[in-house]
This record gives sequence, C-alpha cells and structure tokens, in this order.
Amino acid sequence: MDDMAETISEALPRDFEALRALILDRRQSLPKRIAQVAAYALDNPDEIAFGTAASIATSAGVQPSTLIRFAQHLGYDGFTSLQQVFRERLRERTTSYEERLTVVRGDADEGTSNRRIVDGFLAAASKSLDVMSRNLDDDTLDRAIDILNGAETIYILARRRSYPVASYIAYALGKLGVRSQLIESASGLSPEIISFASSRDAVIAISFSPYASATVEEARILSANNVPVIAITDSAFSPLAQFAKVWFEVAEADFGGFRSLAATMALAMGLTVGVAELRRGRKGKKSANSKG
Amino acid sequence: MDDMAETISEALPRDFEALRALILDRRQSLPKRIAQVAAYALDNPDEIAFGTAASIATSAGVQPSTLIRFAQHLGYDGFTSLQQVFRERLRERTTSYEERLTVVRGDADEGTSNRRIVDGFLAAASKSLDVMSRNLDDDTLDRAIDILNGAETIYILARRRSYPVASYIAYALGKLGVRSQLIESASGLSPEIISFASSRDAVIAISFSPYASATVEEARILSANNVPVIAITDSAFSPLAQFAKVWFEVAEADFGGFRSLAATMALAMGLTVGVAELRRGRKGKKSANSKG
DNA sequence: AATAAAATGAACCGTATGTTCCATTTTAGC
DNA sequence: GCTAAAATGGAACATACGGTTCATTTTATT
Repeated sequence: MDDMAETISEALPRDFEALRALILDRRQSLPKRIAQVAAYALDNPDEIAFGTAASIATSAGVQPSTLIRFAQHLGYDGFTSLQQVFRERLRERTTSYEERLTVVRGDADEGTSNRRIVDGFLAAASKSLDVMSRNLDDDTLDRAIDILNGAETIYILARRRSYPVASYIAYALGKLGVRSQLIESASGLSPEIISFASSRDAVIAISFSPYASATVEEARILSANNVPVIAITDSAFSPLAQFAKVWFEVAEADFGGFRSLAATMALAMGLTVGVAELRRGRKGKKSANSKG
Repeated sequence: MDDMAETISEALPRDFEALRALILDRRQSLPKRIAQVAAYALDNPDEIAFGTAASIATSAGVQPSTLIRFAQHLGYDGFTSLQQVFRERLRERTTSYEERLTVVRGDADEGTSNRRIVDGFLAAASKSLDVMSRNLDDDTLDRAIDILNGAETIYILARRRSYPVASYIAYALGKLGVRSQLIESASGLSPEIISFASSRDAVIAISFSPYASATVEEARILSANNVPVIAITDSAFSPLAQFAKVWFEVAEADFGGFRSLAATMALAMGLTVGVAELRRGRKGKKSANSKG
C-alpha cells in the first residue's frame, strides 16, 4: 500500500466540492465495483454521511470492504476519513430562515418585531424558491420557451398582485431586444391592444387566486383567437390553466396574508432570458454568473 | 426506570422542532448536569448529530453516561434514538440551488439549458435573501418604519428595474388601507404630484446603479422640501443615500446580467406590513404565518 | 442534623463497527 | 490460451462505541 503514497501527491479533498471533482475526474479509470460506489456516493451523499459502512454497502449493492477500497483509491486512509468530508458538507449549510425564525432560546424575542416581519417575508420567499426548484418541470419550461421564441410580439397579461411580475418581464424583454406589449388597465386601451394579437404572437398570462376577472377574460379572448397562452398560475383548476397551451403551477408561500413573488419572478426571468438566448442562436451560450 | 413510562405518555418528538420545544418546556425542571447537556445540545445540534457520545460528553463537560440519562429523561430509550432526531434535521435541509447548479454528474448537463437558466435565477434570489438576512440592521428598519408610520401619504418613487417593487408596495399599501401615491413617468404628472408632498408625508425611493435620473432628481426635490426620504439602494455612494433620512443597502445577486429583486421585495413588504401593524395600534400583534 | 432520595462520576461489559486478510474470480498482457 | 496482476467476496479480527452498573456525592425532607 505504500507504493500508492507517491502517486497521490495532490492534497486530498477536505471539502465536498473538491471531492466530487476528484471522483468525476477519475471515474473512467475506476474498477467496476469501485465506480459503482462512486456513483452511489455522489447520488446519495446524505447516506454516506449518516450510514454505517455495512448499511451503505448494502444500499449500494457492494461489500463493506469495497467502501474502504474506494476511500483508499482516492487517497484517504480509510472509510472514516472519507465520511468526514460528507459530514462537513452537511455542517456547512447555513441555517435556513425558517429555522432562524423559530430557533430562539427561551421565549424572549430576538430582534425587534419589525425584524421578525422582514424575516417572515424572507422565509416565505426562500420557501417559495425551494418549492419551485423541486416542482418545475423541464419539459414544460422548454415548451413554453419554444412557443415564446416563435412569437412576433409577446403580450403580457397581469393585474393587481401579479402586475409587478408583468412589468418586470416587460422591462427585461425590452432590454433584451424582444418585442413585447404590456397590457394594463390604466390606459383603458386593453381591448384594442388585444385585438391586434394573432396566432403568430404569444401571451404570458399571470394570475393567482382570487383571479383578476380582466386577466381571465382577456386570456379567454386571446386563446379563442388562436394566440398561444403561457399561463403562470397557482392551481390546475385555475381558469387560466384551461385557456393555456402551457401552464406553470407556482406555489408561493405567504406571510401575514401576503404571498411571496420570489418564485414567480425567478420563473419569469427564466422565460425571458431563455427566449433571448434562443434568439441569439445559442451563440454566446454561457451567460455570466455571479456565483462566488 | 419503569415508573417513568407512565409519566411520559405524550409521543416523543421525531423532528427537531418538536424536540427543541420539549427541551425548552422542561428546562426548569431538569437536574443541573442534564440541563447543561440540554443547553449544549440546542447550541450545538451539529455536534450531537455527528459526534460520538464520548466526544460530545467531553465538549459539553459532562460524563458520557449523562448523555444517555438526558435522552432517557426525555423519554428516548437511549442516546442513539435521540441522535437520530438531530441527524434527521440535517437530512431534511434541501440541497441549495448553488449546489444544484454545480452538482452535475460528469460533464453532461443535467436538465435542459433552460432549466439551468431558471436555476440560476433561483440561486441568485436565494443568495440575495441570504445576504439581506445577514446585513439588515434592526435599528435602521425600525427608524424607517417609524417615519413611514408618521406620514399622511407615502409616495413611492422608482423607475425601470425598480418599478416592479414600487408597484408591489403601492398594491400592498392599498390593500392595507394606507394612503399612498405611486409616482410613474407614464402619466407625465410626476412634477405636479411631487409638489403636493409636504413634511407630513414620506417617500420610499428605490434605485440601483445605474440610477434612473428621474428618481434621483425627484428624490432631491422632495428632500429639499423637507419630505423625509427612505431610500432603498445598493451603495453608500448612491446619490439616493445622501438625500435620504434613512437608507438601506441591498446587495442583490445577479444572473446573466439581471439582478434579482427578491431581497428588495422582501424588505419592501417588511416596510409595508410593518407600518400597517404599527397603525393597527399593535392590537393584533401576531400576524398569520403560513409556516408548515 | 439525620435520613431518604435523587443525581452524578467512573469503571465495566456486550456489541456493532471499521478494517484487514485471504481465497476466488476477473481482467490484462503476451 | 496461458500467466501475472488486479479486483472482488466474504469471513475473521481488533476496537471503539453506547449502555449498564454501582459506589459516591449532592439535594431535599423532616
């Protein structure tokens, strides 16, 4: 086993991301059973963190000794050392807002009541993002963006609580050079604007219960005129869903009776930028990312 | 030990929150050393989850046997059972968006590129909420809400990217019965509306770099007329900051060149509902919360 | 202050754990 | 197709773990 020491001169990963990179790098050169463990480890990191060698081996369909060999292949001196990395990963995750809201020693309030209100909205937003991330269907998203990509003009339909989202979409589409038309009640020109839309266009309609009657009615008219409707709503029973060619179910958490808009906003931006990327012919495929 | 069984007839906690509640409930009646362990457990849940009885005991300054007694006092049949609850807590935390963005098996994309875009916006939103949660100052928040509470009319000032936030604030204030006036360019009446504002009113001005000149100019005028300005902006060097009586620095993460609005939205809602709560005379202090 | 009861500390024990070892099978090289 | 090397399965092993026990100390009661 000592002959191995020299081949592994690089420092072995202490954090999960580095370990993952190492595993993916060597994946091709790993023996079958070891590779099997490697795949299982990346797919079930929590199991590795908490399980015993025996239980993990059973789940992964290998012998316990293979786990030790896997760890040693990577340069660790044993399964336990490797397991530490998987445990660190769970340790590092910052506490959630939900937790921050309730984890208060004793009954004394931490922070002012105003702070608690903001924390509540932060928690609601965070939760909404979480749910969206879990529930969003890739195929639905692709179909929606495909439809929008084919549209000459993208009409945006939303009132009241959904209106901020619509105005943001309109702003973003404008910046990205995509022709769009925001339909609002203030101008009183909604009927005229709607009558211009044809099957070569598309509509993004946003409405949540209680659904704004104007939005529903206009979506119905547009749909009847063969204008494809992309709906963002909160239920399969939403009136918007029946008029829509593609529809998204977004479950926003609420605080104090006010629902978050965080997930809807993120989806809206995804649709917007997705269309723009597609129209750019996927040339500059990788856009900037502020991670880190 | 059997006489204990009857006193603990309530189901023992399977999730961390319930366990925490139980511990806090009995805190007063626990023996000294046991209480010492209880405090340690709530302060260092990660240690309990991963450590061994021996290592935890050393860290907490007690004997290993005390840990088992602590668990049994709560009704668990041993330390291991109690530890499971602390481990579940870590398991339940869903993987972060950041992680999902990078955790891709091999080099092949998981999900479509459209999905990756939405994930990017979700991650940006999530990160923004995180930063807001860490950086928001309780005192600044209290002062802002106090000013808004004293205002007869709350004017809301925002253009372009910030406009959706403003429209949401206007909508929420309206629903909460607080008089407000959204200042927008479309109507072309901005100057007239602004001239109505007095020192008995207040302004919420929102602008991020590159600052909309209209917003800056109007904030300057309002400030000169002794109308207190609450600014939501992105830097201490923002032109808005100098006109403001109270100002918030909000650092929104961006993806693909589009900054998130999640944190700004949460703060906006906090201000809005905070004022409404204050005006309700703090009667119904605790507002509904959708947690769970 | 004396006594009973509870709590605590520390040694002890059975077990389940990670690890090693070796026989067997599979793969690679000629 | 034969041989050497690597990989694998499975049992055996040393140990570190959680739990128990009991003597001692502390607390409560009278």
